[in-house]
Amino acid sequence: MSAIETRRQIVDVADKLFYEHGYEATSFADIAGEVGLSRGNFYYHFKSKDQILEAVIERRIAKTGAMLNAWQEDAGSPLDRIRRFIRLLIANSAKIMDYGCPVGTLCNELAKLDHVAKDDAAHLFALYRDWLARQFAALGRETEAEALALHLLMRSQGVATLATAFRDGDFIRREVADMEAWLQAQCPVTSSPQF
Amino acid sequence: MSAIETRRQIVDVADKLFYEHGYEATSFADIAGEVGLSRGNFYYHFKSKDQILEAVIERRIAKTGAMLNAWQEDAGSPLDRIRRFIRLLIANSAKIMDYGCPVGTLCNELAKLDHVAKDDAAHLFALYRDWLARQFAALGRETEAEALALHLLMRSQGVATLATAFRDGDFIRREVADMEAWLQAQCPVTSSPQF
DNA sequence: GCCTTTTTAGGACATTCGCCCTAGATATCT
DNA sequence: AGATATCTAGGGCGAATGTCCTAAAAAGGC
Repeated sequence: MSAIETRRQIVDVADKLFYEHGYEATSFADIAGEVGLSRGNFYYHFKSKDQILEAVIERRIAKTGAMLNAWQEDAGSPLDRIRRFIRLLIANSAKIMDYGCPVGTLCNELAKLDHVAKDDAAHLFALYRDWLARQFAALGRETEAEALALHLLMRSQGVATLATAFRDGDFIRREVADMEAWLQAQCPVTSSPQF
Repeated sequence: MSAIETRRQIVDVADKLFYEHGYEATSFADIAGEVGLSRGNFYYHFKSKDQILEAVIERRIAKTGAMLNAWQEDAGSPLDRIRRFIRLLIANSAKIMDYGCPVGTLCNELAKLDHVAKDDAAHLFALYRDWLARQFAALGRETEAEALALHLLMRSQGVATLATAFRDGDFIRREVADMEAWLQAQCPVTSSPQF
């Protein structure tokens, strides 16, 4: 197999295992075992565990950026785009109840480890923040765009954490509905001006 | 020194280290070193690392319960009591920006490890939830009390996670103000009825 | 001041960790 | 097919992990 393909497989598996069991709790052997490689061969592709983490974060950033770009291209209002973000909680609710949010839990773990890559991981949040801020700006909320984006991001994180702790899918649905209502209320109602 | 006192010290240190560096990343040696005990002696007090975790959770539950009871006894309206909870985010903002919320991050880690104690850790959330629900019920919101409690808990978790990732104290203050405004809006305005 | 109980220190255990080396297998190109 | 570059398997390194044992120190009752 080509080295590039193998490398991609390693990053794929590492991504999954880091999410499901955490970075520290995932060992070289775990990744190698799932990929079907010998432990020794690993070093040919990655010189250290930190390098795998870097590659995983890089990959997540690329995938997230691609997803947000695709959402941007899609037909639909900024409001619809934001709703799409909110509904990620529904689409991923099963995994979230098992393992939490991939971004939030990774950032938390790396913060505790005081890991060099913790800022890289936080960049994932920045991607969502900036994309959401763009949508709010397009809705005519330029000045508060970033604050509104962070607020929504904050909510999704809180929902994920509590949903994991209580394993409560109804809670997710309830809070998603509440977020959508909040979103609607943020939208200046130009169609029915009050005069 | 008495065994009880030593045990208490171990749990104290373990509590701190589990919070600051995580459960997995904290070793017997780390705890022993900080307490000033030899690693071997450890086994006299705790038969396994899981037992320390259990003791730490038990201790956190006791302390949290005591704090909430004290808040309950305090003079002040249910509204003031809820505000007191919200302002935990301000009081602990420095540690939160470094290590996140002690409850949320522990629950997340234990969920990923699929640890036996993960439900015990989630019980910490339940303490807050039930106490908050009591306050909302006292405010006349009996039917939605638990949902409102979870909503507030959710917000505090989201704020903690983002504050850690971005290390942004202003964000905490902004969201706390928003939570207090939300809280005010939840309160039926009996003093100025609309008729 | 002795004797029993409680608490301690230090080391050893098997295992796993991340990391590294090397010889051989596999693929690629001429 | 032969030569060369690429990729792999397996094992071994020292350090660290959680766990366990034992002999000595400390504490406490008589």
